[in-house]
Amino acid sequence: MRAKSENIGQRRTAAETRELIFKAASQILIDEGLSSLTLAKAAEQAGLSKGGLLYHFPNKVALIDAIFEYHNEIFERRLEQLSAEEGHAPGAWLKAYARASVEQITDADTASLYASLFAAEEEYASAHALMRQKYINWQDKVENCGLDPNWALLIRLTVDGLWFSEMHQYGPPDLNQRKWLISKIMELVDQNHQ
Amino acid sequence: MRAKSENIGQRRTAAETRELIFKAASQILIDEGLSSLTLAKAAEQAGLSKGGLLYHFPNKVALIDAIFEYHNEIFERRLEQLSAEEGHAPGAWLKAYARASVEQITDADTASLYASLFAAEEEYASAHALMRQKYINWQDKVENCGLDPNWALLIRLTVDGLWFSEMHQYGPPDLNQRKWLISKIMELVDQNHQ
DNA sequence: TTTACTGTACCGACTGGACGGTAAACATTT
DNA sequence: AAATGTTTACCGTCCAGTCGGTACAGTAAA
Repeated sequence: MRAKSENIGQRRTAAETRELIFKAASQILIDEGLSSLTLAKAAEQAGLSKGGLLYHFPNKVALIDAIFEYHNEIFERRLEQLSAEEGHAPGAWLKAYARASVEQITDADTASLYASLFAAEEEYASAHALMRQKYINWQDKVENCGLDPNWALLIRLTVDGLWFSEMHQYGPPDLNQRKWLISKIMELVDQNHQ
Repeated sequence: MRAKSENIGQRRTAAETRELIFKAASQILIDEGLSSLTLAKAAEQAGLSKGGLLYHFPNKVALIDAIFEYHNEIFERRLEQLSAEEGHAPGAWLKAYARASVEQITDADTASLYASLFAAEEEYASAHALMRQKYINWQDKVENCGLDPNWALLIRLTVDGLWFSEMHQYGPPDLNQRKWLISKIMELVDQNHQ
């Protein structure tokens, strides 16, 4: 007889606090960038002390790694959802990848967050290793989603290029161009079944 | 009567020393990454004192900005050279952009250097502004190189995606895949004249 | 005389992290 | 059900080290 909803003003569970910390740290990355993400500031933003934060994450690398895993899970959940909606036609997975990518990166806060996360990979080797493995897995799905593998790769790289361009605001497409790109990408998927 | 080759053991010009510093700083970025690029270390690697380095660059931001300009110039010079070789056929500029990009990023040291530079943009706003402007200029050339502008943009994003994938080693293509991609990119340029 | 440095001493701000302590929640025994 | 110990979650303080940047006196070639 101790439902979570009854825990008002009570102690939080570790999982709840960790999520608070993820959100706090992410907000700092969005607002101020990687170099402002210190243990003290993350703790303050999450509403606890630095010692309290270090109870949940033994050091900064562990915190960074966990943030990467947290946001990766969010992306992969959305990817699975969109993938399920696309069904099992050839290229369905690649279409879902394109939709999930565009959806995420055209949100300004998410773009800003990811720009910081990508920058963090340069300093945090373990986070970089995680992301490399993710891309290798995605590329494996790309090659085996029912399209000509070369074409599938080309389309994936186009999506990644769009992501890259939106994330850093490197001469990104305007709205009409983006619409054209997305529909052309879908068309290319349909035209290149294996 | 004072050829550069006679300046052995003599004083360097400011331009020569600045180039020494660029090369030293770049080597640190390649070998150890952004967080290891301190003023003291850059000076040491360049074979001068910290005071000497600060004589040429008043602060770290100025140094970082200059490093960006230095490498940008190298890339743009190569781009112009390849562009001249391609001639004036429709899509020539985009072909040169593709060739220059692939050529650079498939060199491991250059890829490592650029990964650090891209990470640095997150912390150094002025460097980021410079790069954004470069991409805007390139996109302008892409849109006006004699191809259908939408297709030209798509092809540019594919090239950028390939760059991104090679730079971070995110499931990059193998040699055969890369060959196919490059020839397909060239083919797409030829097929989409305006 | 100007340019291009060397070398050293220093400061002020900041950072990751170690550490000792504490109170609430939970488990176990009585 | 009361008493007792144990674990979990967290606080507050302190510290050793690093980094960018300043200041300044001196030097040697052009």
